[in-house]
Amino acid sequence: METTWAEQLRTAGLRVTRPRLSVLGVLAEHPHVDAETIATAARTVHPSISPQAVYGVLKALVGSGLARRIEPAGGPALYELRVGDNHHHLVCRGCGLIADVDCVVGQAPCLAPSDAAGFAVDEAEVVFWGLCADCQVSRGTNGYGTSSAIEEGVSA
Amino acid sequence: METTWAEQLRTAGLRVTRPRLSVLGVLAEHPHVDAETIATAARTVHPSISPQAVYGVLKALVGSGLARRIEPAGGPALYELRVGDNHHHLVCRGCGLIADVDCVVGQAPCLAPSDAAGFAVDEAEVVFWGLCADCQVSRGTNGYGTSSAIEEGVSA
DNA sequence: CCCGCTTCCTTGACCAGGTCAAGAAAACAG
DNA sequence: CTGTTTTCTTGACCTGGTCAAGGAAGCGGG
Repeated sequence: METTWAEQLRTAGLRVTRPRLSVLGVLAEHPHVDAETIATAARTVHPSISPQAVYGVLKALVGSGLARRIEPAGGPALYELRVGDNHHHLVCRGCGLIADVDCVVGQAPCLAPSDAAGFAVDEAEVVFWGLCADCQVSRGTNGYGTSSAIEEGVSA
Repeated sequence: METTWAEQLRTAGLRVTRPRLSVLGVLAEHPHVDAETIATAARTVHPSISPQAVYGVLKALVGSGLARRIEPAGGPALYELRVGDNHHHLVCRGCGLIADVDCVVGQAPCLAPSDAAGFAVDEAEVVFWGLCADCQVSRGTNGYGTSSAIEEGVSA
């Protein structure tokens, strides 16, 4: 896994830099994180990295297809390395936990609207809202969005 | 149509005020608008309305179920009066135009994830991304998100 | 191994969308 | 009409994020 990040960057036409490797490392460990959490985590490996560098790196990664950006309503944007498989997300209303869900159909758009109203649809973005197992148990005790709660992703 | 807004507000336990009626009027004319556009449009009817009043009114309307808030990635939140039918949205990547799409299944959640990972899912939010008819023709000439382009909704 | 060009990171200003709090004004019950 | 409660106005403030200028680092050629 670690053998290829540098190569992937180069293949994408990007230079291999410490900030980029740090961010990729964080993303590999934490499936769905926001920019600020990435910055904090990356700083354990590369203390001098600036928040703006993280934004820049993420933009470069998303732009070159190495990462994907998702923006759940009511929260900051999250980033993930899993790209190209058109998967969807489960979001917990209680704690903000995000889990991946495989798409039933493998290709985008995985769904077709009943009436496209003249649109040429290229992607169907699906977000399932609900409560994760933990929040179903401890209902009401959990605040929203302490980013530490978002760190663990449940792979579908 | 206009006969019932006051009643709907009262039924919801809200007082009937000029700002609220103005905002409802704007929402009835423009199916999917952001808060700022609502404020501007409402000002033609109620010139002294403040932006914060609009936020307050919208929050009250959403909280009482009279309006729905949608937050397409990369743009401000939009509001609509069509509630309770679990419909979805088509968003144009070119001009930001939004159109409603009826849900194939009438009830929420209209979709079930293939593997819910322990989540209790109560809603499936679907956003179809693509290009509207106009933007398919004039590709590349259109900027993104001049809010005047968002005013007209295409009912599915 | 070093040089130079290009890309990238750092620093800092700035912006949009939105929330919070205090006091004034308006709605409604009596 | 009056009092109480809700709501609106005004203004400060916050988060998440972008933009721009200059210095530093990557990397290809010698």
